[in-house]
Parts: sequence; structure tokens; C-alpha cells
Amino acid sequence: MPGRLQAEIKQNKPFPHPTAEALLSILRTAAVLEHHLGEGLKPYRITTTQYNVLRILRGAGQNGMCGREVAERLVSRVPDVSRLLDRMEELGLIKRDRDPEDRRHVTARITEKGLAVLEQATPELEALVRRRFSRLDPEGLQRLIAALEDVRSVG
Amino acid sequence: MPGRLQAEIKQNKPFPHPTAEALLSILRTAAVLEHHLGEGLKPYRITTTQYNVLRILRGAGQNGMCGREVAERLVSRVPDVSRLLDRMEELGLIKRDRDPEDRRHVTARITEKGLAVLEQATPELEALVRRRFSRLDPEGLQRLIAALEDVRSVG
DNA sequence: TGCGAATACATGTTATAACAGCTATTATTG
DNA sequence: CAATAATAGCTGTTATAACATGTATTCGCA
Repeated sequence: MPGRLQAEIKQNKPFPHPTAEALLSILRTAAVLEHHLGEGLKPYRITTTQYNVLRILRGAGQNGMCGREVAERLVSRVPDVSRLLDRMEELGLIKRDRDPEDRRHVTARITEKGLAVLEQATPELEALVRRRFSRLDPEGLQRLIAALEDVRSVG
Repeated sequence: MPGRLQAEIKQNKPFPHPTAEALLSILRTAAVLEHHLGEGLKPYRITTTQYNVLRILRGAGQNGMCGREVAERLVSRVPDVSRLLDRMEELGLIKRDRDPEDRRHVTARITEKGLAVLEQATPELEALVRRRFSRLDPEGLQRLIAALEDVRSVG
């Protein structure tokens, strides 16, 4: 019997190697999740990356964080944090001030509006995520997390 | 001890729920893989999506495939296959002809050049992938594939 | 102290993704 | 058979990603 991923992407030949199937599984699952999260965030007019930034800046509190630090904490590498933050400032989600201590740094902080968006969006997003993973029991989750960690740590 | 993913994205608070960690694991692992594959394909001046299209069209053989069919088989949804194929045709990787049977269809086929690129790039790409998954034994791979399948199939 | 390296960010440019709307062709159905 | 719907693809537009380069500021060290 052909695998289900093969049916999903309408492939009729078997995978040449299990690693190829694992690779496509990860990429496809991520695409599906990304798309679903994006749909969940649409009412708030923000992207998943912007949501991520909001969470990072909320974590930083009133100290805020400079662009480079934000970039380091993002899930997927973004080589253009300046304009990402530009857009978010334009939307009123964050504000930025040049650090008087080191005038190269620009400290970004989350605004009240940003916090409000975060607080509104998070519950349904978390529900969506829990639902997504509902077929995995705690051990299954931990095994999944560990396996992916193994994949990333090979470098 | 804080998890390794937390260290990777410099997060200092624990994850609120294991599903949140699993989510980020998938997204981050996919980003890392995507980036690595992209690097591996750079010498050939094609993107991972284009590589994917080449494999799909090679699978279709001389019958070729229309744009909609290609779109269905792509790992991540691309709502703009026309221009994706435009670019690939411009690079000489594929050619397109309007189907005389049904003049709405445009049948795309891989060219010799496309085949050559595929044959050149594939071995090192597969090596890269096998290396990535080298820490997982066959059972671990199958469990990973099954877990991700569970995540996708919740809909 | 002064000058090159390093850092943090900004900007310019190109390519691609995402979304909506349009056109040509074929299928459907009353 | 005509009218309408459905299908496949194209085009226009905006937003964002990716990459390279430029600029201001600070650091390090002779």
C-alpha cells in the first residue's frame, strides 16, 4: 500500500529512501502548520513572523531588545529585521528608540496595542496547536521533539 | 535544565505546553533543512521549489503535466505556478506547449538541461539528507514519519 | 590618541510569494 | 443549441524575502 504522504502529494512511485520521506514529511508538515497559523492570525492582520516578534518583545519587557537580538530569537532566519520592525512600528505594534548608551543600537519595545493583539490572538492559536497535536500522547510528543532535535543537531 | 531548542532560539522561559515546543521544533527544523537544501542547490542556480518541480516533471516523463497537476504535487502550496514555470522555462529547464486536445491546458515537460541539472544535483543532495537523518535508526525514522502524519491528518 | 576593525542598522535592488481579478476554452444543462 | 458554469492559466499589484552594499557608531590596539 502506498503511504499517505504519497497520496497527499499525488506521488505514485515509492520513496527511494526513508530519509527522503522523512524530509518531505517535515517540510510538508511545517508548510501545513505555517498556513494554518497564518489563517488563524489573519483577523489580526499580522503574519506568523510578526506574531513571533511580539512574543519575543513581550518576553523582553520594558528593557526591550535590539534588532540583532530579536533576529537571533526568531524561529526562522530573517535577514531583514530592520524593515520587519519598520512595518510593525507602522502598524503601532512596537516602538523603537535609539539607545543613548550605544547609539548604534535601536531598542524595540512592544506597545499596548501589540500586547492587546497578542492577548487576543494567543488563546485561539494555542487551541489550534493543541488540536493539531491531539493525536500524540505525551511520550509521542517527546519522541517527536527529540527526533527533530537530532535532525537539527547534526549541523 | 533548559531544553536545547530554548538555547537555540535564546529563549529563557520554559515552554508553556509541550505542544508549543513541538510546533516550534517542526517549524525550526523545516527552516534549517530548507536553508541547507537551498545552499546545496546554489551552485545550480535553482531553488528548492524549482528542484521539486524538476523531480515532478521527470516523474511525468514525455507525457508531461499541466500546471494544475504540478501545483497539486508540490510539497508546499504555490499559488502562482504560471510564473514559477515561466522562470523555469526562461532558464531552459522545462518547456511548455499548449495541449491541442484541450486548449486550456499547457503541458510542461522537463528538458535535457533540466534532466542534467537534476542528475548533477541529486546525489549530493541525497547525501546531505542522509547525513541529516543519520542519528535516527530505521524505527526512529518511521516513528517520526508517523507522528508528522498524525499532525497533518487532524485537518 | 588616532586609525582600522567590528558592530548595528539602514538602504537599494531583485526575486519571489500571496492575493485578486481577468481571459480563453471547454463542459453542463435547461 | 444557447446560456451559464467550471476549468486552466495569465496578469496586475502589493508585500515580503534574500542578498549585497552603505553608513554611523563604538571598540581595540599600536
